Amino acid sequence: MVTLAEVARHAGVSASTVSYVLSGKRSISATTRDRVERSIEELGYHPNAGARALASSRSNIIALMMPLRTDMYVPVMMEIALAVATTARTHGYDVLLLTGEEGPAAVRRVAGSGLADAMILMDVELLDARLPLVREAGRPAVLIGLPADTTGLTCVDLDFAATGALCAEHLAELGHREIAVIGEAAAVYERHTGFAERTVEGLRRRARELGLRTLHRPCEGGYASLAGTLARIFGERPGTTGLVVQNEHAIDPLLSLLREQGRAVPEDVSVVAVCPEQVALQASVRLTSVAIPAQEMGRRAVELVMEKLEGRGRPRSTLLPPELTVRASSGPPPARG
Amino acid sequence: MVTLAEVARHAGVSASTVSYVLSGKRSISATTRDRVERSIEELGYHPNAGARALASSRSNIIALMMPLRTDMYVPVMMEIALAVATTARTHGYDVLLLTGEEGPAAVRRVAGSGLADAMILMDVELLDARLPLVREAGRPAVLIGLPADTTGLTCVDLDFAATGALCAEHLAELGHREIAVIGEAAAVYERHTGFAERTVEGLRRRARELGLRTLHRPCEGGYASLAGTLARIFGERPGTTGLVVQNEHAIDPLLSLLREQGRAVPEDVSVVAVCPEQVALQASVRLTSVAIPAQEMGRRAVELVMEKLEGRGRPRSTLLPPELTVRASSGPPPARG
DNA sequence: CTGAAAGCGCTAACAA
DNA sequence: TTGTTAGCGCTTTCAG
Repeated sequence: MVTLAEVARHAGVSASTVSYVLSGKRSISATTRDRVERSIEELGYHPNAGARALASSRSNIIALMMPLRTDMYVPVMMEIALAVATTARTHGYDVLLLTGEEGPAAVRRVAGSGLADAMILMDVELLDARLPLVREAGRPAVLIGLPADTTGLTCVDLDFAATGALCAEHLAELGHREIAVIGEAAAVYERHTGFAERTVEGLRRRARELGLRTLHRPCEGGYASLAGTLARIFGERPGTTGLVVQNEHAIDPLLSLLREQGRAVPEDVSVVAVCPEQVALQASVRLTSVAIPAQEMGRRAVELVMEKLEGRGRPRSTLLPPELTVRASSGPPPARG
Repeated sequence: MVTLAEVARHAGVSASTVSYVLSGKRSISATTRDRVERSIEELGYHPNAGARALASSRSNIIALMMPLRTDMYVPVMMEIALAVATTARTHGYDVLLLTGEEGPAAVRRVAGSGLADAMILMDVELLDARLPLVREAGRPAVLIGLPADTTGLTCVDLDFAATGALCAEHLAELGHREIAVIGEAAAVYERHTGFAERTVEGLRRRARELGLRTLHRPCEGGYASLAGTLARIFGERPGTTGLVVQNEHAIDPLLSLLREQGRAVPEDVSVVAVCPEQVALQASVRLTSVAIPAQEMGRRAVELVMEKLEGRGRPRSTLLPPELTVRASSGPPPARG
């Protein structure tokens, strides 16, 4: 294994010079730099990560804690994770993948050992068991999701309350008066994951202001479950003309079932989805939707982590503004009677 | 920050004793061990990862290289990754997440710096650009997927040739004579990802033996694309009564379109899918399918890595045997005429 | 602009 | 069963 000392000898300079060439932390004459770089190249030198971490007390690693949930939509999680990983690389950091398996203790282990310089937590719940540990970990952390108490924390999330409101507004403007929300699985609400509840609250509040009647039904996703949900919705509120879906597993079944029931979209029922763009575009009807900006969230989280690692940046929450794109699934309600 | 030396002082023993209590690499009297463990507890000691890595030249980290492809089915990738992470933890290892972004050079960087002790590569292509680097990296590696030349390499994969054969057999036994394969996106074949081609080859070979006619059509997934694919299949081979789908994005559209076209499943057309169990179960018809054992693949990969890290275990490929589960989507073909 | 040298915290011989 | 100690390879003062 090639060491820095060997590079130094080969280039006829001191170890510190090689180190500084690598880090750029002090000015080096062009000739020296050239010589060192050539030696590095020739010898195929790679700085040892462990030695670096020990000497500098920085590992250049960010821990990413993912949940192990089965009820979250996987592609979004994945897109966030990949965005985190690639963005981190552009800042010279690698990403350590932690699953929820280990529980909150993982926070302590990774922070305490200095394995990671900072951490990003995904799928944060309103009262997340990891938060106390994060606060006392003494390492920069960024949450993806919004807990109940954000004091001292930095969070990134889509503004789901505004998202719900936006959906209500869009349907109201089109002239709808009765709308229903097909939500996430019941477990998601019970766990108080925040985003799902915020969407519904935002939608309800705005709907009230606009004089819309609303109904909210959680849904497991899949055909069987959705058939039941749909039946109950139209059973309780036959006048429903607008549906807001926040559940990726419900979208395909929803469109299929509506078609089978002879309800045309958007002539008889308008559908607005809260989902990733790709899902909205690949459905059998191009869906009017509010996009979930997964990549943006991952990217932002890393950038906030970097700010903290560099000493700039204090706790603050970033709520990304929702954007609604009108496509083929929404339109005016059918004429009354 | 609490160091091993402080623990030693606090417990009234030497540093090496603390180290050995931690590693269990030599016998310690019960009393000493107790004292040390109590000190560790009281002081809240966590061994420093960098120092450990430097002194032992082992980071206890496994690198996991994921692709950035958009045409692979994400939940499978994710399931593998999570299985890798949790299994690694049970062996005391953490997982570093590398995306394809950095290209093959990531292999060199991670191996050369000693950041990871071993690596697992996902989505390996027949002629994968990372393989030369893996071979010369001098670190244990396990591939998920099967390249063209496996000499000196350890691979894990579902036996896709046998999978294809199994699908052909099932349909043949039911009495079908003309079957079609709805495959992955064309790009997947062009890239020579192996698994997709192997399935079709295995299916074709067995079909020939059984006297079945076959047709294979790649498909992008989504409604529009699938409608075209389906039209071409039934246009060229009106007698087709069995469909094998190896494309998760095609499943929902396929079932919807068949229904709309008045082709009943399985009365008019049998459908056999190659997909994760969950997908087979959540479709509008419970699908006869060969499962993609994502978790098992992740778990196996880690176990093979561990064997190598412990010195046991030479290069060898593990092909997991496919299992076909008969559900509601396959049955005898309609009576002729 | 460059060098010398003191650690960083831990592991693993080597001794006892 | 336990202690002593020499590094592991790099960063970063402190000197020059």
